[in-house]
Parts: sequence; C-alpha cells; structure tokens
Amino acid sequence: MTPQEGRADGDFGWHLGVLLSAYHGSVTPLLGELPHAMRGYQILSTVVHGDQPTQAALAAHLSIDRTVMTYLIDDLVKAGLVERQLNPADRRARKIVVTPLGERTLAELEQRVREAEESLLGGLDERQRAAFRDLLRRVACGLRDIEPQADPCVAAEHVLTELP
Amino acid sequence: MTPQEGRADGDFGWHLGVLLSAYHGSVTPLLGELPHAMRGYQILSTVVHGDQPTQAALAAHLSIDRTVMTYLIDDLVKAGLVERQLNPADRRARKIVVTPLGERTLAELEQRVREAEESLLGGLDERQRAAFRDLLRRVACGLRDIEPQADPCVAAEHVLTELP
DNA sequence: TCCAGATGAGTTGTCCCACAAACTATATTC
DNA sequence: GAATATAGTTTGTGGGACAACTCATCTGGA
Repeated sequence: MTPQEGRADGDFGWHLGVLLSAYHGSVTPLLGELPHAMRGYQILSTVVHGDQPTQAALAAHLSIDRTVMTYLIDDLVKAGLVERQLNPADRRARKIVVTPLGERTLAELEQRVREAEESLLGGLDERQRAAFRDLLRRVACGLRDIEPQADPCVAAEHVLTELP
Repeated sequence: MTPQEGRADGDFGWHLGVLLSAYHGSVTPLLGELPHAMRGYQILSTVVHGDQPTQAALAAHLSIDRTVMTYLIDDLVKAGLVERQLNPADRRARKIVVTPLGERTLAELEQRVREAEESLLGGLDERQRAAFRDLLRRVACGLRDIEPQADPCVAAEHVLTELP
C-alpha cells in the first residue's frame, strides 16, 4: 500500500490544473465582448467589491504585472466600464472606479459566472461544494495573510471541526 | 443576509488564481534545470505514473496543445529524461517512456514538490488538508469523467458523508 | 483492393502577452 | 532641498500559444 499511498495525492498539481483549465474554458465564453476576458472580469470584480486604493494595489491583489495592468485598465476604460480617478492626496495614484455601465455589466456577468462555477463543481453534492469553497477560501486567504473573514457560509466549517 | 450571501463565494475565481499562482511560485524554483519547469514536471510525472499510450493522449491529459507538446518532449529528450518509443502496432504513434535518469530525477523532485504543497496548505489543519485534497481530486476527476479511483486517503470522505 | 477520410506527429509562421528597462511625476525622508 | 522611493506609463523584445499546412500511417467502406 505504500506505493499507492505515496502516489495518492501526487496529482495535486494536475488536479489544480484541470480545475483551472476547466474554469477558464467554461467562464471565458460567457464574457463575450468584455476586454481581456477573465482578466477583465477579475479586475472589474475587484474594482467593485475589493476597494483597492491604487492601480498598483489592484495589480498586486490579482498578481498582475503593473506594466500589464496599464493596458488592461486602458481597454476597460475605452469600453466605458471603469474610470481612473485622480487622488488629490497623492497625485501619483489613480484609483480605479466602476462606472454605472460597468456595474450593470458586472452584475449580469457575475450571475452567469456563478452558474458556471456551480456546474464545474457538479461532481460534488451541496455540502461538499460548500466545504470545498470554504477550504479553498481559507487556503487562498492564508496564502495572502488575509483573515478569512467570518462568512455566512460556515456549514463546511462545522463539518470539518466538530468531529470525534 | 442575501447580499452578503450572494457575494460570499464570489471570489472563487480569485481564490483559485491565488492558489495556482502560489503553487507555481513555490514549485518552480524547486525544479532547477528541469526543462520547461512545471510543464516538464507534469509531463515527467504523467509519463511515469500515468501510462498514456501516445504523445497525443499525454497532451490531452495535460491540456497542452499537441504542437507545443512536440518541443516540450524534444527538450525532455535532449535532457535525457524521457524517450520516444516507436509503437510497432501503430507506426504513427510514439509512446513517451521515462529513462532511468528521468526516474531518479522525478523521484527527487516529487519529494520536494510534495513538501512545497504541504506548506501551501499550511493554513489548514491535517484533516482539512486531507479533505481539501480529496474534494479537489473529485472535482478534477469529475471534470474529466474519470472515476475518482478508490483511494487510501478516505479520511475526508468520512468527514463529509457521515453526518446527520 | 483501393480510395477517402481520420489520426499521430512535426514544421512553419504569426500574433499576443509577459517581463525588463527606462522614463516622468510626485511623495517622503533625512 | 538633495536623495531615495513609489505610482504609473511607454517601449522593446523574447517566448509561448495557436492556426495552417505537411507527412506518414491507419481504418472503414464501396
């Protein structure tokens, strides 16, 4: 059993790759004309929900190179989805803010993306899905030294902590 | 609570991105001179453990374009880690097989990668880690229509299925 | 049997993207 | 107020992804 055991979790990287590639493949077509597809979506989503003070912070949050971020934002601006807001307190900085069009667009897209995500996790039952999302969130937050903020979706937590 | 709830799992894509980017960042430096770093590692690992009959099957398994696979394999061959084995039964096909050097190399690297993975999941306790790996495996296997083969590591399964 | 289409693999060419380096403008520190 | 650091942009370049094409071989039917 030792050889199996050694191999049992050896595909972690592959599992991750499969999931990400499926995520990409299933979300991208939903985004239509959105500039830069998934990147654009993540930026838009972070701008709306994330409240990053500067373009650099936004880039760091998404692990996007800051020189790349420039033209990603450029294209979102051209599409009328976000704006660069000058900061009077630090005139180097630009805060990226959403436009009404951007807000409406994101709301629409989030719905579709959410459905696609659910269908990706179709191999799990509802409780398992919640647990997976929760664990993934913890891992990601841990990696970024973010407190995994208390969350309404704590079913998974109970599942995993209240055991003999 | 509805607005929170709607947002609660909305960062799924971001969580995934964070994890993958951390995985990449922490594994890549461990691979040293291995050609094509993570791609090379995944290929080598699949060649050894996966038993794919052809180069095309290997490519499909890893979601790598087959024209790209050609030069990835080329470089692994140059490094003496794998070989293209002609198949007498189908002379178009080439089966990629590992060399002794490749086998030793992979064994060494797998150890390091495994440690890096564990440290990535450092935010979780042992049971949570097992559960996460297990759920991820199910999701990935589900996405590929593979039976998530009965696995020695079933602790997570118990945690998630035997509940009131 | 032989042709048509399918499949495995490799080659070539092109385009896009990531990354480095350099530059401007502003802020901070000593 | 000079030196250094930071926000953002521009430009140039190399590499990788993908499409289109070629070649060899296999397979299934007329």
